[in-house]
Amino acid sequence: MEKQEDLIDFLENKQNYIPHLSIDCVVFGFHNNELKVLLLKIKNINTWVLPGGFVGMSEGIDQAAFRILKERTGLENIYLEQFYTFGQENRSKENTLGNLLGIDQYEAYKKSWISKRFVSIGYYALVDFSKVNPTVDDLTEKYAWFELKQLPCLAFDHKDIIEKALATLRLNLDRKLVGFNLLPETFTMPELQSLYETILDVSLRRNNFQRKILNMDILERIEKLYTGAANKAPYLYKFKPDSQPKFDE
Amino acid sequence: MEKQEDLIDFLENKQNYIPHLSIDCVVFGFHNNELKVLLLKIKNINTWVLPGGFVGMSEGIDQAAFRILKERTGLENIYLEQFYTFGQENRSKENTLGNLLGIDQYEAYKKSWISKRFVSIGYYALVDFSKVNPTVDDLTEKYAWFELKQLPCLAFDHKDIIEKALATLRLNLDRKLVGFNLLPETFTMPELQSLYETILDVSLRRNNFQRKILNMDILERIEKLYTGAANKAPYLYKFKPDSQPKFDE
DNA sequence: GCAAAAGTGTTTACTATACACCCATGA
DNA sequence: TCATGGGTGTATAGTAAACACTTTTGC
Repeated sequence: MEKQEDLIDFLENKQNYIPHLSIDCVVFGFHNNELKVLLLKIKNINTWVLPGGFVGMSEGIDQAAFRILKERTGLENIYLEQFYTFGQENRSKENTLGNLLGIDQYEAYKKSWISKRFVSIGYYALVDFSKVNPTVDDLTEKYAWFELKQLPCLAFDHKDIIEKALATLRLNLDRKLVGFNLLPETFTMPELQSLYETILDVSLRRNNFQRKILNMDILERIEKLYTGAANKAPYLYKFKPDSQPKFDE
Repeated sequence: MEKQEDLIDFLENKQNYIPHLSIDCVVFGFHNNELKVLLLKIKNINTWVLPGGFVGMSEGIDQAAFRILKERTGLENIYLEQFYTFGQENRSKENTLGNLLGIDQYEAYKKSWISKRFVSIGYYALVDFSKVNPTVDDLTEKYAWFELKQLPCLAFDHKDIIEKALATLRLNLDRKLVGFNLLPETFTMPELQSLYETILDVSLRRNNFQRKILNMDILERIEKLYTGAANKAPYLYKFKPDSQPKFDE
């Protein structure tokens, strides 16, 4: 949304979105041994939201999620998975968008589809932190990464959504090997271990972790990575090109 | 829906449901060592559907799912869990309700909210087979239990929904101990084992299975069950009153 | 040579599986 | 007393955790 007319078109649902249905994306990134989530700040007020959007009338929900993520964060070709749908009756009653924007007394808003109750489909995305460069739009002012234990003031039930996304991520970490999507193409074993330790919030043994991962037979060892530190240089690894993990469902 | 006027009200969305959004329930039951799913037959045509419905404008989706299940099958107080939301653009294009009912050429239908594209939230229910006594409504003619490997002709993408529900059930069988919801209040160990074997489609060892389950420390052994068969009578078990399984999420 | 961090090997404990046996029941 | 199916105990294999040690790197 670039201009004011676009906002009016949006309020009148000219683009023809499915009413009462939204999509929210929990974008996880890993940086400085911390698991972070990408949030957007609403203009003028101290409230943050998940990057979200709506489903076009002739658009599949998965496609909508990909489009929304691209529009609102510039991200493309990333790991994205639906994890839960949030539909409590009062989930957006307290903090409607109009309330947050201070426009809920205007007739145009009150009549608009956007002021109504919404059911939201949750997706979580795993991205290589170093490749992210989000953009902002008319409603939002800036973006930022937040550590999961230090979330800011969030709108609607977005805190619940983040927590459910994290629970799903934990469950899928081993089962679907999704964790690798949070790392660059090549990475060291200590990096991977730190990722696991952060997500699962446990500490693991170096040797046992390495054996476990290598026994999966999905990694290829490349050259060493010389960091300049006064210690042994760790090996770099990358995914074996032919080894797409096989899911039994 | 009892009368014709109700059908018209329904087509005009007088009850004010959220448009484009539906709920489908996959009801699992266990009988004769077979895992079965409850389906409803549409009047006059050889097509079956999952018990489903819509979400009231001021109703949470979980409440809606419970209400729908009660309305369409008479079932109450049962285990019900959301597992996935289905929103492919063409999921109900081929076999719209109007098409199936042969009313899609009527203006009243074409203008109706019901003829449009729908996103459907999937729930699965686990019921004690012996306690089920579904009722039918205006649109449906009868109900029946189907073995999962012998499903009839299904409308929309309901076959996909059933398969995804089964995959979720398998994942949750051990993790959330949901399987017990498919059995009566008291049951024998061979019965429970048969349930596991059927759902997971594997064969397990009697002794090891018994040890595994009893080690969970969630069952209480009651008296023996004399069946009249020429063999040792199995013990009956029931859930320990205080032992609600603890989920780590 | 030393500290720091990575890598490797070995032992131990635990758990899941396989095997063998015993018990109750009704014909 | 025999066949049938249920219950229990024990050995074995396989895996995960713990412990100990070696290697590499820059100062």
